[in-house]
Amino acid sequence: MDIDKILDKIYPIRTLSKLKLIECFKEVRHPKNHVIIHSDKVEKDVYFIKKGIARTFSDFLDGEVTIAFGEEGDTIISLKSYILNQSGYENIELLEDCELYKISVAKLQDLFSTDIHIANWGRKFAEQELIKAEQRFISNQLGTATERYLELLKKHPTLLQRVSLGLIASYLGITQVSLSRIRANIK
Amino acid sequence: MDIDKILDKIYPIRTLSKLKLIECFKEVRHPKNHVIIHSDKVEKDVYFIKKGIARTFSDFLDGEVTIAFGEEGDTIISLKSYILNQSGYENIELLEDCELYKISVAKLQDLFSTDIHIANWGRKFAEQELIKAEQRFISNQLGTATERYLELLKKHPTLLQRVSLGLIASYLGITQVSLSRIRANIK
DNA sequence: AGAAAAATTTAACAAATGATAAAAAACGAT
DNA sequence: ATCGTTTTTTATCATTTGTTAAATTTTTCT
Repeated sequence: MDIDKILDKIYPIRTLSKLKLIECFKEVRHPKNHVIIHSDKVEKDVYFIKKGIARTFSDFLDGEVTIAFGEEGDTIISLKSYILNQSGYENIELLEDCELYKISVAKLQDLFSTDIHIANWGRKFAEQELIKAEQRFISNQLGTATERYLELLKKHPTLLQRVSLGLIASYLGITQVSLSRIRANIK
Repeated sequence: MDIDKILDKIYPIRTLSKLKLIECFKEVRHPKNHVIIHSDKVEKDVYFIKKGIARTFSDFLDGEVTIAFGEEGDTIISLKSYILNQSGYENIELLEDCELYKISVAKLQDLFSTDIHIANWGRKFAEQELIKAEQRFISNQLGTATERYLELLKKHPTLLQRVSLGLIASYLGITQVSLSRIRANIK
């Protein structure tokens, strides 16, 4: 998905401002398994996925929590770096070879403070992410793990072909073994 | 908490724009148990809590999911109405008699499109909510219900005095009876 | 193709949570 | 203050999920 379409999907910007914004992106590639965002660093850049898939996760004493999966058009971003200029709680790793669009947080903030159309695009960007985050919370609060698994499959039908079972389990808040058992019971 | 402080806590706005924004708020009161946001309606207004406490929840076939509690300074908002102009999934009820600041979504959007400082305030508002939503997701994914309960208490020490056990349980994703049992085991 | 590594399944038992019901305690309206 | 309502606790049993370990399947690398 090219950058023009990605930006428009979030919120259409008038042409002049959009060109100003697009011109600040740089295309980069990274291989599968590359960890592109680190929880212990203040990350200087934000990425949009042109091609590939990524996983956001937090590390804890007793393992990992997968927070989200990102596919084409989605963002690779350390929220705490982007919003608070602090090191965060998220790591992000690429689950496939990826083509990404990259822009610096500083450049974005500069544009936000000088161009009202870009500022409103940035507002819409945060708002869309907010809706997604709230829906993730509700879904994972609801029903049994079986129901949550089925709903995830319905919402992201291709995910299972692209992502290992253990990662999906950690997204659902259960163990990999439990998810395997659940799948056995569905068939 | 008065509106000036509430706005500044989200993001300091330059004085002239802040006055423009504050002037659009109206103070209203509603009694305990009033349902101020309905999931089946496109809500026209957004509220900030001057005094009191509120609960955001979704209704489902097999009961309710509490999404968040809001205290002084927090927002009472239908995200889907605010962001997408659609009816949503959230209901919000007041758990105490409340004093609120109210502004229309339309007026806010008008200000966003004409005043870059207010647009950036709106961006920061969404961003702060996004951080909170992500942290809620992570917390509720992590550890046992006991740990999540203790963490909630640590983060919102007064909540237990203000909110019934059943509501806290539905926030933690467990039943009220389970939470009662958990509390018995802690002591 | 074949060996090594990684991912998934299966199984058995333990621990946590759900469901239901009844008792006790706290709260509210008159 | 007291009666009626709501909330919380306690108890029992069923279900779900966790833990561990081993077997099986799939993937990766040469």
